[in-house]
Order: sequence, then C-alpha cells, then structure tokens
Amino acid sequence: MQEPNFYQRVYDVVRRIPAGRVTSYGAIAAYLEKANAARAVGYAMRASGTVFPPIPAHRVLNRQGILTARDQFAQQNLMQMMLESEGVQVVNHQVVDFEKVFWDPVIELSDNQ
DNA sequence: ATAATGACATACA
DNA sequence: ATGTATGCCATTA
Repeated sequence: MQEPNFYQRVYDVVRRIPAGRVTSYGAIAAYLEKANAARAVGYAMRASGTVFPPIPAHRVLNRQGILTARDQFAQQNLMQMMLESEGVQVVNHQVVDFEKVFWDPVIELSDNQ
C-alpha cells in the first residue's frame, strides 16, 4: 500500500518523538497544518502497525494524556509499562505531569525551536 | 462516487 | 464537573 504523504508525515513526526516524551494527536495535526485532523492522525496511527518500521504509537495520546489506544494494544498494561519504562509516569491509564512530558512537534520541530 | 468509521477535540446543556 | 452532541480530516468498505 503506497503511503500517502499524509501518513508518511504523521509517521515521521511520531518517530521523532524522544523517548520519555509524549504528544497528542491534535499537536501532530497542528504540525501538519490541519489542527482539526486529529482523527485522521489517529487513523494513521491505527495503521501504524501495518507499516515498517513500527511506529512508537504508545507515545501518542489524546489531549488529556490518557492512553486511549490501550484497546488497540493487546493489554492496557503493556502500553503503560512501555511508557513507564521510558520514564513516563502513568497512573490509571493517564500520564502524570502530562504538560511536562508533552512533546509538541510544532515547537520542537520549529525552525526557531 | 457515496456512506460509514475512528487511537480526537471542542462546545453546549 | 460530567454527559451528550457536533465538527473535521483521511481511510476503508
């Protein structure tokens, strides 16, 4: 399946997420200049497992820092464990200090930085 | 080509 | 504050 530029873009951003950091679908969408395309980003993530190399989708959460994708992962604990293993504290399926570990591509990947 | 779906986000009651 | 409803985008059927 030829990945559309959009998917490629999303994957590229997700792969740039540093370990121990997390971002939101809206942030990625905003980086793609489609602030309202968060759903489309989520759709891309859903297909992340269908492409190679695998995408660290566990670092992408919703705006609340909640692991909404736990359903997609075999076990909810798995995603939480991976995040905690990277230094992200997760409690009750929610990232602790989400603002502190939040990684915004619009800012981090900004020219001015 | 049209309709329905979805790992979201925001607004309103 | 919680629950319900609508919008927006791209993909899939």
